Amino acid sequence: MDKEYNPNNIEANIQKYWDDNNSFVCKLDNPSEKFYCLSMFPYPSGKLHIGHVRNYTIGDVIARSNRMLGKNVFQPMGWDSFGLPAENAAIANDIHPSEWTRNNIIHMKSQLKRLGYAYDWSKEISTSDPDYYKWEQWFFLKLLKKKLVYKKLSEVNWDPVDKTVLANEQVIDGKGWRSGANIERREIAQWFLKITDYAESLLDDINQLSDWPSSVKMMQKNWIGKSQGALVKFPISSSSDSKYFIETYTTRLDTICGVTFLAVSPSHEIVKNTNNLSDNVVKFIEKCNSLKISEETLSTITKEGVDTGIRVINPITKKEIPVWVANYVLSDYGTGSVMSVPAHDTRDNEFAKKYNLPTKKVIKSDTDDAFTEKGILINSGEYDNMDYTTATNAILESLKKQNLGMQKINYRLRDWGISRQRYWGCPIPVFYHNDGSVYPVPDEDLPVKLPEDIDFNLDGNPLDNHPTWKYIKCPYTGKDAIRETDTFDTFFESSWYYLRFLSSDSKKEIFNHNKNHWLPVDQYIGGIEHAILHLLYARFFHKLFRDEGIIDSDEPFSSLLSQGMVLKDGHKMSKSKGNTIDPDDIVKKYGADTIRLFIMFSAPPEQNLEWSDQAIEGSYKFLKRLWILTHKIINMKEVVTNDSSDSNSINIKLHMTIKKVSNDIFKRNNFNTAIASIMEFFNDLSKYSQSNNINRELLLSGITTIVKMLSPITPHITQELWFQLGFKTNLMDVSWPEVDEEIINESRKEIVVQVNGKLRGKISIESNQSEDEIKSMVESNSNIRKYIDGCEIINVIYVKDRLINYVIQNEK
RNA sequence: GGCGAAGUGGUGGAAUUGGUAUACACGGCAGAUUCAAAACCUGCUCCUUCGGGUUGAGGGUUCGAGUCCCUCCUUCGCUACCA
Repeated sequence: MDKEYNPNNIEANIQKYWDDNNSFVCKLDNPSEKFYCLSMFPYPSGKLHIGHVRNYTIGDVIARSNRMLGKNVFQPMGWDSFGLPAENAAIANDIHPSEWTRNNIIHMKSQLKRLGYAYDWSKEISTSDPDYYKWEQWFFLKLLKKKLVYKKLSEVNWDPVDKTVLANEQVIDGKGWRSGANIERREIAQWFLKITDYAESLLDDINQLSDWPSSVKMMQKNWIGKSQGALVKFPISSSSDSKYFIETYTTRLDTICGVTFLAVSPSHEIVKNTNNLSDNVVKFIEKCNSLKISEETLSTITKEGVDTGIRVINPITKKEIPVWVANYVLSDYGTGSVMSVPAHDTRDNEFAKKYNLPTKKVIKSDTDDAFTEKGILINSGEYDNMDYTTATNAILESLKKQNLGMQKINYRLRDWGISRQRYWGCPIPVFYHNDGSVYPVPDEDLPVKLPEDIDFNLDGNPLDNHPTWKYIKCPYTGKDAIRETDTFDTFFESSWYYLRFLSSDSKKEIFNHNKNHWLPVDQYIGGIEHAILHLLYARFFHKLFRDEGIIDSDEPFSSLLSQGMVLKDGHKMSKSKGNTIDPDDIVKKYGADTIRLFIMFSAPPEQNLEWSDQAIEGSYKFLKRLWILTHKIINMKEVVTNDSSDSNSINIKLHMTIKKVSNDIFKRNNFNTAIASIMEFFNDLSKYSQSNNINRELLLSGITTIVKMLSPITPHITQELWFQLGFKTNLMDVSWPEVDEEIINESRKEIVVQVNGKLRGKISIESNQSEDEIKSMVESNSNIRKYIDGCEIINVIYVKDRLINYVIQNEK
């Protein structure tokens, strides 16, 4: 037995013990209560970063502690292994994406093992593995059959020099990151998934997610963005043909008489289809086309626009108004055009002021700024004096009669564009005949595998450039055909991996229906940055699988924990800032238990965590003290039994600590305060061990309880100490300690005495003393009397086991 | 721009349901130990005119506000092709 705490030896031995005993393998058909604990699988970028360590430590602590409650815990791990960085590495380092990815996985897996995470590696999956993406292709074809997939033109960032489509993050200040060329927007035909068909159910079922953070639910609700409004047609006045009009969507039909112009997006049909636009307008549209396709960019630029010269008729007032093209109008929200009411919309107001467009007030208010609330109508002819609802209904009636409007529920959510013009992704399993008609690859020909021999030195999509891969014979007709060369968005793979973990070995089916009771996932843990996209897509896929009869539940994740980021000096760690921390260095120096303890102790999981090289020493020091005290207790030969009051208060503290730690871990996910209470009790126990009257049994019971409660957090040192305390079992399978509530209830309580809300003293009371008894104790206490004497007591507020507050007048 | 968070000592943070603000740590200071140092151990550590004051700023509700409400400031995440 080592005298000193030597984490590297201990951790290697304990990890070998776990390996030898297959400690992490989950028998999925075991009948005891299941607990599916899932941490978001990583993109194999090369090395684990500290954010991974945080994510996975939180998940592992939850998995291990629930196992101690007797649950059958399944905690798998895998790799989100398709994606852009592999292609970048291929170009930069002349290494094949599959090789780069494979190497990264090998390295990162060894790092995860070194950190002691209890993953069931027998169920490991890699999304770039054809065994995985085969099923994704299979499922896509089901959706195609159901007409939940379609193709349409959509804008991308185009790099005219590299002749390639760029991701938003690859466009820096409007220029391609590699070529430096000004990017252009370009429309290309792409595949879309009809997520909007599920908008209503994705919105409704948020109500089922009682154990999700409300912030995440709120963000999803707002992202889906359901609104009740109306479609309104504005006929074009220069055209006598009633077929020509501009359609707008509005939620404020009551303000229609205040519309002073229409604003359309630069890619609106009306702009595309009008031939005689002035140079001015054409130039403006060209300028807009050099902006990248992100909402963020579009909404933060200076608002600009030009008059197109086109005029339309307001269907209610019959007045003619101009049509402007404006850079802030989104082409894919609503109809891509806005009826602008400068008097009652902030953005329209700004724009009108800038270009001296008229403002017409139609809702009664005192302000000259944009008044955006609902109110009573004015300047609206026959609709004057109506309120919002009455006016909206009346105006809608008039529009309906003219065939120029209808009620409409609109969603901000758009269909999901899943096409990527990239190599390192899952091939979309369709092909085309020469006439452009689309055919699914037959199920028996799946998977459509990526070719290995690929040239990254050519411009454009490497898959499209491959000399032979895309040329095939149609399996139905034998005619010449061409494969789809787009691959899936990588969010596609991560939308269903949680389900595949349960049937990862099956070559016959995507999901074994006998595993249905394992869904939904009981606890999902991952970064807050995934609050919208990944989590919404996974929820969407779950419903698609349900409607395909593959699974039975409505939602994939019953409980969600969104952990915050790890910061250094208040900033996100990044290579460019040079403020990264390599977890390997920390593990080498202090061991896995120390980094796990530090990460769990330094902040609650949902908050950002500030990294500190100094503070980690403290965690190491604590483990050293734990090691030393445990050995001291083990080596105490004499049993000095003494019923001192010290022993009594240690025993009370022991049970109060178990209660608090259990509540913090299982109910609150506040591991930092759980650790703080363990430390507090440890400090008390340590002091007690140095006193004259000690009870060895109590010390043993105290330290054993500490070892158990720390074991999910620092599993190596605790297992080693467990052995040294004389136990032969696997600590992972030992039951969580139990609280003796009676010991806590019978202890004395300290309550606070306040006078007018100010702290004036403290008294110690028995557990069952009445309010009157407490009052007389307070009023006979001379230290407190001096604040009350000679004053009129107006009220006394007593909060059980907490405080008593005297409200007095004529305070001295 | 929109949506969602966060802001408490020198630092990370605690205060769970509106009830003792600063638990538990880090750092610092002093002591003990040592030939000396490291390690370990013990104590102290918000400000103060000693009445009191203090939770990003300013208002409000309440017997009582870090916590609830209003206005504002700063930082962070997401914003549909980073994952």
